[in-house]
Amino acid sequence: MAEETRPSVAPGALRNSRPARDSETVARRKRMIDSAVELAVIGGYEAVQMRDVAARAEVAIGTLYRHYPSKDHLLLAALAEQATALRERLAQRPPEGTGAAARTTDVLRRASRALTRRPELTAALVTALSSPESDTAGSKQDVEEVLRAIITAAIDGAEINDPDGVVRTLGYVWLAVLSAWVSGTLDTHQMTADLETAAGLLLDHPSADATS
Amino acid sequence: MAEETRPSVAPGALRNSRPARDSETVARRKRMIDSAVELAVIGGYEAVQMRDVAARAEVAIGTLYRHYPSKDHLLLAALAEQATALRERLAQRPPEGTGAAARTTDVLRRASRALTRRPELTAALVTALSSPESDTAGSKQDVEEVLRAIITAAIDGAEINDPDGVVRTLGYVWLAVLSAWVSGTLDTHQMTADLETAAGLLLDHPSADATS
DNA sequence: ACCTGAGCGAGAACGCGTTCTACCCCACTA
DNA sequence: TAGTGGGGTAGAACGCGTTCTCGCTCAGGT
Repeated sequence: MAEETRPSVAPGALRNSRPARDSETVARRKRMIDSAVELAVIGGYEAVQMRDVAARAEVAIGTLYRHYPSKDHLLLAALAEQATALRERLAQRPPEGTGAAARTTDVLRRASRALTRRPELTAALVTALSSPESDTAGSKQDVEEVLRAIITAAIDGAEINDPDGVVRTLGYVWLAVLSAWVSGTLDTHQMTADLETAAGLLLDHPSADATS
Repeated sequence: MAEETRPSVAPGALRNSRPARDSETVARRKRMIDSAVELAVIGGYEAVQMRDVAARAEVAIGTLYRHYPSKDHLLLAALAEQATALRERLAQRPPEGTGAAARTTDVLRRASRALTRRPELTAALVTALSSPESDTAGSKQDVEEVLRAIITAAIDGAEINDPDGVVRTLGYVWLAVLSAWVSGTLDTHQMTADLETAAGLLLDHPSADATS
C-alpha cells in the first residue's frame, strides 16, 4: 500500500517505461492472485501456502513477497477482486421487493448465496480480513467500503433517519456474521437469518419483524 | 540424541507430594494464564510467545500445551476470565439512565473504557477471539454469551419487540467494532460512537408499545 | 514391594510465514 | 562500452507455534 519516498526520481519525470517488462509484471501479478484463489477454493486459508502459491504462479518466493508483502495482503487483494465482482453482479440485477428492508434482505440473501457457493474460498478470504496486522488496514477498509456500497445500493431511496448509521451497522453485522460462519459457530442458515433479523430491526421502523 | 543421562533430581525445591497434586495443578494453570496476561498487557498478541509463557509460568512447554492445546485456547481462557470479571463489575453498579437505549449506551461506554484501559491486553484477547480455528468455537461462544449477557442486563425490562434479536445484533456489532479497533481501522472514540449509534438505532424506535 | 500410567521437565524437531543471500538479466545512461 | 539498478530466480536461514522424544517422579492397584 504505502509507497516509499523515492528521492531518486527527479522532478520532470521521464519515468522508465519498459512495456514488455510491465505487461510481464502484470501477468505475473495476475498469476499470483489466481494461484492463491485456486488453492483457497480447494483447501481454504491453510492450503494457501506461500511456497505453493509461488510455485504455481511460476515465480520465486521473493518475487511473490515483492508484490504482496504478506499472505494476508495477497488474500486481501484477491478479496478486493471478488468483492468488486460481487458488487457488479448484484448491481446488474437490481434487488426485488418493495421497501428498504425487503430489498436489503434480498441483496444480502443473494450475496450470502454467492459467498457460500465456494465456502473454502470465502473462509480463506474472510480469515485474511480478520487478521489483526495493522498494515493491512487500508485493504480492509476498501473491502468494507464495497460491502457498504452493496448495502447502500439496496436501501437507496428509502426514507430513513440515519441511513449512514444503518449502513455502517449492517456492515458490521455482516462482517461479524461472516467471521462467525468461518469459525464454525454459525451455519449458513443461521448466518442469513441473523443478517435478515438485523436488517429487519434496522429498517422496519413501524413494527413487524418477520424472522426465522 | 540423548547425551549423558544424569539421574540426579532436577533443580527445584521441596516436593510436597502429600496433600494435593491437584492443587498444584490448579496453581500451575493459574500461573500459565497469569503469565499470558502479563505478557499480553505489555506487548499484545505477538508478545505472548508460548516459550515465554511456559518459562514465566515455570512449566515445560509440553505442560503448557497439555492444558491449553493452542495459543488461542490459552488466550481465550484468559478472555473468559476477563469477560466474566467485567460483567460482574458492571453488574455491581447498575447502568444509569432511563430507557433501554440510555442504559445500554451507559454500559457499553463503561465496558469500552475498561477494555481500552489495557489496550494491548484487549488487542491480544480479541485477536484470539477472531482466530478462525474451528476447535475454539466453544470458547468463543462462551465469550459471546458473556457479552450478550452484559447487553441483556442493560436492556432488561424494556419493552421491545424482539429483544433477543436486538441483543444478538448488538453483540455482533460489538465484536466487529472491537476487531476493527484492534486492527487499527477505528480509534477508541469511533468505536464507542459506532456502538452507540447501533444501540440508538436498535433501541430508540419511538413506537413499539402499541402492541406488545 | 513392584508395576503402571499420568503428569511433568528439558529440549530437539517440524511446518510454514517471512527474510536474507547470492547471483543473473537487461533496459537504460554517462 | 562500461556501468547501474530494478526486478527476477533459487534456495538457505530465521522465528515462532506446535509436536515429538525421552527420561523422571509419584500415587495407587496388585
